[in-house]
Formats: sequence, C-alpha cells, structure tokens
Amino acid sequence: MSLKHAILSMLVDCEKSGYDINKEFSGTIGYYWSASHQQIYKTLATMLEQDWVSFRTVEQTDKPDKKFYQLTPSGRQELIDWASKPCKESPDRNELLIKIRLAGTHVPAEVLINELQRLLEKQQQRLAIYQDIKQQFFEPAPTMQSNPQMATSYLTLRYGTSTLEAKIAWTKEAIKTLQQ
Amino acid sequence: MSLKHAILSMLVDCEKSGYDINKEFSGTIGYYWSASHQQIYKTLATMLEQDWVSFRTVEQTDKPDKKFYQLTPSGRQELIDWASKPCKESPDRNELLIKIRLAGTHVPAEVLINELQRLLEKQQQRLAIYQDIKQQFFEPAPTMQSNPQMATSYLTLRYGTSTLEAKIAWTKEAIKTLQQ
DNA sequence: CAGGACATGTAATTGGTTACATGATTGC
DNA sequence: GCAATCATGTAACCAATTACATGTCCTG
Repeated sequence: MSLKHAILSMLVDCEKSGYDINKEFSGTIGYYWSASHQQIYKTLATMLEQDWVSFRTVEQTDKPDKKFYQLTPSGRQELIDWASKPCKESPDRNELLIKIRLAGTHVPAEVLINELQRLLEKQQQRLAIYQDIKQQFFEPAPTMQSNPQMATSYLTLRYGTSTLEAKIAWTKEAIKTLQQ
Repeated sequence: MSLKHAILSMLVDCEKSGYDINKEFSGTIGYYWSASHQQIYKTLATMLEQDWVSFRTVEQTDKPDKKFYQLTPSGRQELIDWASKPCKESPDRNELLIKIRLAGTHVPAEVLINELQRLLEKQQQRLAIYQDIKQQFFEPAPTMQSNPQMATSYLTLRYGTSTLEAKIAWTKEAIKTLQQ
C-alpha cells in the first residue's frame, strides 16, 4: 500500500507526530491523498515493527505527550526505492458514472441533473480554493532551479486544477445533455 | 459499497452470469469501475442472501453450467434508491503526486521524467481507444430523445476523454517543469 | 500438446471505515 | 457550560487483493 509511503514522504525532512501527519492529510495533501487518524496510528505502528520509522516521546505538561516519528535508514531507502518504481495504476471507481447510465430510463433525468448541479457547485468551490492557494503560495510560479520543493508542490496543485477544470466542463456538458 | 450497485445496474435490463459481469468489468465499464472475479462471485453471494438478486442454473453440456442472476423487486428498488441519493465522494489517492514531490530533492528528477513519459504513452494509447469507441458507437452523437441509453453511455465516454485529455496536458507540463 | 475461453469458487491477508474510548486545556 | 484543539489509541467490521483450486472444450 502507498499510505506507508505517503507517510514516509512526510517524514523525509523532519520528524512529526501522528497528529501532525493527520493535520497534513486534512490540509492540502488531502486533495490527493487521505487517511483517517485511526489508520495513521495503525500504519505508524506497523512501520515501527518493520523498522521503517522510530520515535521519541516528547513530554508536555499542558497538553498530552506526543510521539515524534522519524525515518530509519531502511525507511528512507524504502521510500527512495518505491519512488523510483513505476506507479501501479489504482482502479478508477466512479459511482456517478454508474448512476448517469440509469438516467432517463430507470431513474428520472431530473434527479441526476440535481445531483450534477450539486456536484458542480462543490467543484467550483474547490477550484476557488485551488486558485487561492496558487495566489498565496505560488506567485510567481516557482521553478526547479529557484526552488525545487515549491516547483514540485506547484505541480501537484496544477494537477488538481487541470483535472478539476476538465471535470467542471464535463459536468456542465452532462447537465446540458440530460436537459435535452 | 457501490460494487453491489454497479452489479445491480448491470442486471437492470437482463439476466447475466458472474462470468458475464466479469467480462463487462474487463471491457469498457472497466474504465470507470473494476472488480476481480473473486469479488464479483462473493458479492453476488451476499446479494443473494440480502434478496437483491436471484438466479437460475442453466445447464450446458459442452461448457460448465452457469448461474443467471436477475434483480429481485427489492434489488431493483435498492438500485433506484441508491441512484437517487447524493454520491458520497470517494477519496482521491494518487501515488504519482507523492513521488513528484520528492523529485529534485530526494529522488533524481530524471527518474520521475522517465516515469511521466511512460505514463504519457499509456495515456495516449488509452485516448486512442476512447476515440475508436467514439467512432464505432457514438457517431453521430446520440441524444436523450433519440436514444437515452446511448446518450448516457456516451456521457461516460466523454468523462473518460475529457479527464484523460487534462491528465495528458498535465503530464506534458510536469515533464517540462522537471526538465528545467 | 499448450494456452486461452468458459465457468465457478474458497482462504488468507491487507487496507480502510466506523464506532468507541479517554482526558486536559483554551476560547466563546 | 460547550465546543474545539491537542493527542493517542482499540475493536469490529467491511472491502479488496492475492493466492490457491478445479475441470472441460476449442484452436493453433
């Protein structure tokens, strides 16, 4: 699974607690990878057994103690090996498309049009968020020479915007078709 | 889970065997939903218990016997209810984007460029397939009046092509960025 | 005579979600 | 006083993958 590798990649430059990792998944990384806190703690535990990560406990008086995780040498090696291997394609599963095929025959077209309109709004809201992020962090656009970390992060944002724009265009098209 | 509903939708107009369902998943439906034959047979078994489907055995002399499944009234109702409910968004999990963020710092950019080029080829091959399907089955473009079944199937194809075109454009952009 | 199409499954394991659980501090 | 943030987990269950299992017919 790649959740392990997603977590390893988050720890590549600095140590973090499970809580920190969860926050990152809830933030911008959540746009292309997600995990619940339960799963994160479980995965950290198995990676500990595998000796991919180690931790130190940081005691706090006002807040609960925390465990800071960092990569072990073998964890770092695993991450690099994984990143150098071809991606295995994970299957697309899009329940909307199953529903669309029922429109006009087994389910009224109107029902699907409403759903598409709801989705369109959400998509447009998300696009606005992406545009905000772009303005705040990626203007002017970073390059690999000036700032490779920012340049690659910007690419992930660009992935989000360009696929989302395509989805928005399709959603509008689908609404039009069903309204015929 | 929606696998149950994907299968129900396949049985909405005619009875099919598990083998037939598997073939459909391996074909064009596989572009937006997939399942292994093991999972299909297991799911059919649980849907039988739930009384969403029933089957009759068709004996064959030259080939193994087959079980033809069809919807029960409650299975049909479940499908319609499900199709009328809002889609629950399934999390995007894209391991490529995790790898991209490591490029230029922890993994050589060249390694990722190679991977992107490999993916680009696959994407272009798939786009060609989509275009073939379009020419073979959807020319001239069907409308909801003339043929609602074809019109909604065409929408699923359009989803495939427009998101794929966006991915191709992004892949080219990512290669350029990493080549800087 | 080997490999693919036909046709169905079981078993073990991994990955992911949902529900349950605890407990202090800070801000409204 | 109530919700949110901080911080960590366990347990039960559901979904999906991988490995194992069987047996015939047809085609090259």
